[in-house]
Amino acid sequence: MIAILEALEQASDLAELQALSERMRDYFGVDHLVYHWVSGTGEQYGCGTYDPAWVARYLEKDYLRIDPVVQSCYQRFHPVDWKQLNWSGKPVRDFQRDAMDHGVGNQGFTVPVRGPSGQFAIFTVSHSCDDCTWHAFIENNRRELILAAHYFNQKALEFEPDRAPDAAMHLSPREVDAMTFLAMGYSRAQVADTLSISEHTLRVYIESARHKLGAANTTHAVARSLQQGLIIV
Amino acid sequence: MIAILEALEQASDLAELQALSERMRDYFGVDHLVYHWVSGTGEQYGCGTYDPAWVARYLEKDYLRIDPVVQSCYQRFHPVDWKQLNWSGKPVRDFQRDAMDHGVGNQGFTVPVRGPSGQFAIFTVSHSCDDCTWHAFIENNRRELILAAHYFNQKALEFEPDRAPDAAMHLSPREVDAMTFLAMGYSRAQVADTLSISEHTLRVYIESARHKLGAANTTHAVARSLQQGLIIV
DNA sequence: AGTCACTTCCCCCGAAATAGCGAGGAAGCG
DNA sequence: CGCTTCCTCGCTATTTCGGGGGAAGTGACT
Repeated sequence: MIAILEALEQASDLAELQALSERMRDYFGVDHLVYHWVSGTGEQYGCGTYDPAWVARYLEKDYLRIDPVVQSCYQRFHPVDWKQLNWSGKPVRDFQRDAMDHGVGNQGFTVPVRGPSGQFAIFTVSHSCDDCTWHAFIENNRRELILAAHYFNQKALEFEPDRAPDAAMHLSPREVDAMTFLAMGYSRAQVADTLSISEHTLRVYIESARHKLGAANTTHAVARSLQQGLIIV
Repeated sequence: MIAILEALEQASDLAELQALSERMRDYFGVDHLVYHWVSGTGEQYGCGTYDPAWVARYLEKDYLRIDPVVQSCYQRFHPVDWKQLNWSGKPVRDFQRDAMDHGVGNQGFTVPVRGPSGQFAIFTVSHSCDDCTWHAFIENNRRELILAAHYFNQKALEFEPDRAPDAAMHLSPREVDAMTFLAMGYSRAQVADTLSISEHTLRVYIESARHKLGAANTTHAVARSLQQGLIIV
């Protein structure tokens, strides 16, 4: 396992990630192993051993917004065993049947991982077996699966194009103040009052932040500030 | 190490976390080990082996917004060795001197961890030794430190009061659509157009979402939707 | 069979935010 | 000592948003 993690640290392109995902699948002895991530700007990438037809269908149908695994992982920190999830609801059952038909497997374990700037990824192993066997497998491999998720994400972030230049993004202290209070629900007048400056001045900061962030309006600017981790509310 | 991680999984209060942080410090053989987290709503908590006077001073001075370790970790995924950071700038040097005076140590290694709803935590080990010794220590213990950070955060999230009941929060599909497009910078008119509904209808969704989220205005509602992971932009 | 949540549409009007100009002073960096 | 960035304040017009009323159809769950 350590050898695989060290190989992951050395990987230099997506093809290597793909190869390592297959190698890791064999190491764990499961049907599938998938690492899938969404950048802060919405692009999706992934590598793993799912049927390419299933991956295409997943993207095409925008299953990301239905998949209970994703929905659940997006709101929790703990890794999740698929059996714990709520699979009720018509669209969800349709999705589940579709997944089964594409050989995803009846058991699964997914680790959510979060990076800066709203980056979010999931690392999944799935398999076909009975509940008891699966439970034992998870208990024995939980720590290694968490580490694997971490190392996959670490490498994936290096591959994202607009990650390094993004570091240049910077808001001035006053701009941060403005965005922070706006994110807390203050009106412009309230923010200006809180910061003890005129509302006109405040507007300059908001405008300035908007331009820096390439945002269309204040709401957008606040949303981007949050997503990019520029403000700590 | 595994014994400590398993004890972490069983911990039931902050005092146990504190005890385990001391036990883990002894395991690693470092001067200090600290886990510090900021909830999505801005409260700060922590446990670890720093001098309480330093912790108090850190909070009082709002060093969170100056500390280059925090600032850097907030924008990256990789753990960071303090030596890699940029310690220039007057406020930063003042902070650094202040930290030294409180016995923090000249070497440090910090792992950032992110949870849902904008939760953010750092796990730090610090020590006083030469660069070479420290580098070797980090190389040997990197994986265990990452796992430790993960397990600390896993437990910390359980202690947060409004974390579990929050799962009840739910936006309707249309409300999610509205919040999503607003977060993308669309104006009300554009969102209404995109969803092919009248702007009046859209307003009903925004109002509805605002009330559910307890938000003061649209910007606040979008900010909360993002923080709580209710929308995936 | 009734309640409840969701979706869709309409009216009005005052308050708030946005967009386009402008300028001067303080602080930090090379 | 300039240069840049940041902070501060001003004006006006237009657009957007917020809050207050309504009403009606669908589906789900009880």
